[in-house]
Amino acid sequence: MMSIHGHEEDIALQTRSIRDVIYEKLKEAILSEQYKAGHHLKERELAKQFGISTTPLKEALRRLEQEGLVTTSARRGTFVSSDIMNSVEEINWARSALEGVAARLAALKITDEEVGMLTETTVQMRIYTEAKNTEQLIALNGHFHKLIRTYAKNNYIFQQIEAIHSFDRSFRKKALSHEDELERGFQEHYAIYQAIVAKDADLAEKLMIGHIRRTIEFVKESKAAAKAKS
Amino acid sequence: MMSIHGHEEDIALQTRSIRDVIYEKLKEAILSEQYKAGHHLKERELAKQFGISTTPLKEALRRLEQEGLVTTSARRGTFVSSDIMNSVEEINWARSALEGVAARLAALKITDEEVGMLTETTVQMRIYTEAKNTEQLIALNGHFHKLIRTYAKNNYIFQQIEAIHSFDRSFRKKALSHEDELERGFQEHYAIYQAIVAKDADLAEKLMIGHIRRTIEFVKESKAAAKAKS
DNA sequence: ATATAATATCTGATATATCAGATATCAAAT
DNA sequence: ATTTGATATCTGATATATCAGATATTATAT
Repeated sequence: MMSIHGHEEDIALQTRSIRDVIYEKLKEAILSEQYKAGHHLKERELAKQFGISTTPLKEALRRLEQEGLVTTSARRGTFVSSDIMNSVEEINWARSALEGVAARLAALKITDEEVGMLTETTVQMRIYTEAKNTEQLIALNGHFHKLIRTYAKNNYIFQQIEAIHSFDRSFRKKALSHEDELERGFQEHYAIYQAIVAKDADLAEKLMIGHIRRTIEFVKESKAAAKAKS
Repeated sequence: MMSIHGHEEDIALQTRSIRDVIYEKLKEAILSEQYKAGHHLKERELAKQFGISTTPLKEALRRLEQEGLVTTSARRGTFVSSDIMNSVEEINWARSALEGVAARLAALKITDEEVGMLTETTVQMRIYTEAKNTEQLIALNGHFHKLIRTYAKNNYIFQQIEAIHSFDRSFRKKALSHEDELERGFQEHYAIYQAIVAKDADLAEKLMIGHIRRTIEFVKESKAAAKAKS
C-alpha cells in the first residue's frame, strides 16, 4: 500500500525558506481567525516574535497581499483584510476552474498504471468513508486531488493548483464533520474517478468543477450560519 | 465611442512605490522579450542598473514569481520562465478555464451599466469585423475579454488571467489572419456576449471555454502547418 | 587525459540600519 | 473648550551588510 500522509510537502523540500514558513504561519493564523479582520500586522513586532528579520516577513506579507488576505497601505501598515471569506471564495473559484481542467486533462492522458494508482486510492477512500475515519479521509482526499493534477501532466496548472489548494484546509475538516457530507463527498469523488477511468473528459471536468463549487457553497453557508448565531 | 487603451491604471496612483514601478518594468521587459526565456535576472545587477537596492527588487521578483512569469531557485537565481513560455499550449488550458469562470461570474454579477459598455464594444466588434480591420479588431477583442474579467469582480482570477494573457500576446495576432477566422471569432464573441447579458452563467462559461480551446487548436494547427513548410 | 578534491566566486537569503510618511501628542492661541 | 501647529513617535519603504548554498575553477592524484 502507498503511504498516505497529510504533509507531503515535508519531504523533498530542502530547507524551506523562512519566507515560505512565515507565509504559511500567517496564512493559517488569518484563516483560523487568530488574527481578526482589521488586525494590524506590524513588521517589526512580528519579526521579533518569530525571531527573524523583517526582510522575509515583508516578502510573506507581499504574497498574502496579492492573495487578498491582507491590505498594505504605504507607511501606515499592513492589516488583515476586512473580508477574508471573500478572498477565500475568490481563490476557490479559480481552484474549481483549474482542478476542472486538470480532471479533463487527466482523463485524456491517464495511463493504465496511473489508473491503478487512482483505483487504489479510491478503494481506500471508500474504506475510510465507511469507517467514518475523518482524519485519514482528509489526507486521502488531498491525495486523490493531487494524483489527478499530476496525471494531467500540465506543469503550469499543477503549480497553480499547488499554490492555492491549501486555502480551504481549515474548512475541509469542518465540512467533513457532517456524516452525510462524508458520504456525499465520497460519491462525488467516485463519480469523478469513474469519469476519468472511462476517459470521459467532458464529464470529468464537469463533475470536478461541480464538486469544488459545491464545497464553496457549503463553506459559505456554514460561515453565514456561524455569523447569524453571533 | 469609448477609448481603448491599455493603461487605465495610470490614474490615481499616488507615490507609486519602487517595487511597483520595478515590477511593471520587469514585466514589460519580459513580455516584450527584452529578457528572453531562461534569462537570469540577477538581483544585484538589476538593482544597480535601476539605481535601487535589492529589497524592492526582490519584492517585485516575488510577485512575478507568483504570477508564473519567473522561476526562482533558492541560492541559484531567478530566471524568466522558460518551460512555461515554451508550452503556450499548457498555459492556454489554464487560460480557458480561468476565462471560463470569469465569464460565469460576469454573467452572475454584471450590472446594467456594464451591460451597456459590453454592448458598445460588441457593436464596435461587428463593425470592424465587417470592415475586415484586423488591427482594430485585435485591440477590441482584447478589450472585450478584459471587460468580462473585470465584470467578474474577482481580483485573484483577474490577476491570474492578466499574467497568462501576457504570454501569448505575440502569437494572438496570427490567429486572426484568416478571414473566416475573423468572422467565426466574432460569432463566438457575440454568443458569449448574449449569454452574459441574458445572465445565463452556465452557457457563458461553456461558450467562453469552447471559444478559447478552439483557438488553441487553431494556433496549434497553423503552427504545425508552418513547421511542415520549413 | 580524466577524475576528484580543494577553493575561489557568484548569487540569493537573511539581517540590520536608515529614511520618510503618517499618526499621535500636547502645548499655545483664540 | 476648541482649534491649530509644532514635534515626538510609530511604521513601512528602502538601503546596506552579512551569511550560506551553488557553481565554476584550479590544482592534485591517478
